[in-house]
Amino acid sequence: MPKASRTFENLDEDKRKRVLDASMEEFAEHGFHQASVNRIVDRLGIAKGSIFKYFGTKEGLFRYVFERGVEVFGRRLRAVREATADADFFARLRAALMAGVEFIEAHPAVYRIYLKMLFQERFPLRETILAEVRAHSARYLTPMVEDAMRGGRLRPDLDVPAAVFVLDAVLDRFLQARAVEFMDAGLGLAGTDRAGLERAADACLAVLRAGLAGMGNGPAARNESQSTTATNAADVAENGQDGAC
Amino acid sequence: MPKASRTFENLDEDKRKRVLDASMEEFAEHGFHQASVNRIVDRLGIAKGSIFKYFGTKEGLFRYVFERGVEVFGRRLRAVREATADADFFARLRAALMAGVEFIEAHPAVYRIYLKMLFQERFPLRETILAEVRAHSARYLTPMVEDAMRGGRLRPDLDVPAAVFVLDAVLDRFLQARAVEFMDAGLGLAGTDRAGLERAADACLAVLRAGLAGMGNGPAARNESQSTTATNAADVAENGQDGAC
DNA sequence: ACATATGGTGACCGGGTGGTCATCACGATG
DNA sequence: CATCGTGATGACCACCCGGTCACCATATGT
Repeated sequence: MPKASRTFENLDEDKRKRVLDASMEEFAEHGFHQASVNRIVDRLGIAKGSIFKYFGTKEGLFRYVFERGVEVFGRRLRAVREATADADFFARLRAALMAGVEFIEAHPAVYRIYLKMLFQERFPLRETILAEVRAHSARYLTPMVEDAMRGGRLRPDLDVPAAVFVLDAVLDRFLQARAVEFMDAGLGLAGTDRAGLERAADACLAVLRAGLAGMGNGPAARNESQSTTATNAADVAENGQDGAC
Repeated sequence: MPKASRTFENLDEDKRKRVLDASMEEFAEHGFHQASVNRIVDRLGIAKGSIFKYFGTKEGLFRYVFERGVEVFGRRLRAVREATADADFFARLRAALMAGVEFIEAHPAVYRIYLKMLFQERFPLRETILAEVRAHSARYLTPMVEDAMRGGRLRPDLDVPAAVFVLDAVLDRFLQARAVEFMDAGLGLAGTDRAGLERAADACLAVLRAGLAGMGNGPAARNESQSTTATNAADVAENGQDGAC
């Protein structure tokens, strides 16, 4: 068991940021086991001993670095939820989705680490983090769906857990396809610009709204989540937390 | 550059199978880099030199082992597609989904390796395999959707690429949730039995069919993919390839 | 001028890795 | 019996890893 001195907190902010950024990048690129403390210190130009003075262990370094990222992400999503509390259901979905896109653009390393953790057993904090994310997702989507059903915006006979599962699957995959070109099943999400992303998001949300077989799509297609409501919600989401991102 | 003798092909089948199974399990558990040839040969009780005589490289071993798995999977899916060629659209989806579930149950190691490869850069064959899978998925779903639209079973104004994306997302996630408990967003897919899986699949397909907001769901809800058609299609899928699986 | 404290350093350690190769065991052939 | 070919073997190699620790640089207090 190595000593866990708290020396890192006393460092000046420039150096702290440099260390965190380099470590984050290394973990994002190589996962946990394949990441190398030697490479991190080489890239930083500091001695290996320093890292172990700061964090005690490679795992300690990872915990510190990653928890930072999760903290930032949580702050952002909470802001979006609050800001769109009284908007239309699909507008809220759209806002959450675009907030996710923006977060990935701002902090690609955090998201890449998250993706690696999903399917890589033996990752420190795996159980903790993933259970947290799952709970967060359920607590985020389920009340939104239930509210919208009470408000008559969704069909009253909707199977809520199944609907939440489908929503979660599509939203998640949308972000994954943006980040990992291979997850793209035909839409060009990985390479497109913001406008293309928004068009694709609208198309997917339209499918979710009216279904594949749903007939009589007159009203469903007309008040699609576009221009007014949706853009407004996305804008509102954008200024939620500027300092942090 | 190590020699690539073809000694492995001359071995008797028992030993070949033992070697392939042990290697597959090691890669499934540890991914590629973290997998250890030492552990494989220890578990097998053979000398390390033998493995390198057979496959030349750790990467050569992986290629051989994984391509075997992909081959089996492809055979299975093609059989299902043929067997359900003239069934209802959602019944075909259901059959493909349940065939995926069965494959994962029969060959969990192959699927675990595939999941690891998705988000782990620097995996041998990553580009090749994933591009193959993506192309396969697009070629599988898109014609099914287009046929169903021509036949009037899906709304005529459906955005095909978006619909395929949504379908791909939900089907994939369904299998992932079955395999990786954390991907479960509320349905209990990871721990349930076959009947529970089928119920969940029907619920998700119902959401996909009628959408979240689709009103006038009389006909959509009534001829849901249940009992008759769906079960029939799944049965048909089951006896597609017995010898291979 | 000296003592103290604090952060920084990098050679070093034990261990595990992918990969090599001289050697062996053994059956078939002359 | 001798020769040959083929597969099996495991000690060995160079390399990299996470982690340690005795030592150094500097600034401050007295």
